[in-house]
Amino acid sequence: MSLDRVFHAVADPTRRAIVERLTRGPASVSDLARPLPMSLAAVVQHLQVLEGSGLVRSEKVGRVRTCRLDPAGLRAAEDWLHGRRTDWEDRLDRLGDVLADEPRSDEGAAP
Amino acid sequence: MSLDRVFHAVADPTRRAIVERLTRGPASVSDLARPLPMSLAAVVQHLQVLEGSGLVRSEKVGRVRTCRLDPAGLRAAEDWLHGRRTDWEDRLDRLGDVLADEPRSDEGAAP
DNA sequence: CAGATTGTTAAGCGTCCACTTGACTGTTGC
DNA sequence: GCAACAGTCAAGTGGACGCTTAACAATCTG
Repeated sequence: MSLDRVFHAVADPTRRAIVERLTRGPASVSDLARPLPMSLAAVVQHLQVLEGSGLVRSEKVGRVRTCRLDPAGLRAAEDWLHGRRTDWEDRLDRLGDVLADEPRSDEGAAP
Repeated sequence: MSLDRVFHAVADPTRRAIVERLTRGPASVSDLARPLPMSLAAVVQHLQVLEGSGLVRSEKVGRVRTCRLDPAGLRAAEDWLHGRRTDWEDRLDRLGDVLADEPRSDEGAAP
């Protein structure tokens, strides 16, 4: 479950469309391919990327493979982004506090 | 500010390292390059990708370019992932409710 | 069984990507 | 002025990516 693979998987608009489709419930490979402007083989390749990233699981029964979302990968990526963003915003807040306490630079630290 | 660009930017470990470094405060191009095992020119190219994605802003004063994080891009990507994940989890919850209300399949919808 | 459906696999093709080297521009400090 | 510094730009390279076609395997249906 590497962030490399998850972010790379989700960087492609076709793969994001597949993820969005799977949000509304499991689907077969053909179901996923039907609205997409490319060959079935191409969709299978996208699914391999998604499955390799851990975002999607699938099982084959008979001749149809059913794909469904696995939220763990989404959560890991989400957490990384959230952490970076909040770290940065918290830092800006603290910086704001310091500037508010000491508005003029020609004044000593302990007035 | 396209998700394509943001996710692609953050799919590379070098660029994620740069983002993490910028979390702790602004830095010059050379500062960012120092710990990285590649040429300055390569780092500049990574910064162009990050800047093109909206994750990083920079300004040049004198001969030094100072880079800082822009949380808006992080937030957009985070929101997309969060939306997909919660949509899916909410769906599973509702499915669980239905199964709990109607445990046996040979029973009518309105007992 | 014959034929249609569902998917898998491999090869090929053009493009994009990460990185390098080298030449070059503008800035700062002695 | 000149040397060191900070960064930029352009061209080239090897590999990964997205997609196609074509041949194939397995399963279901009449």
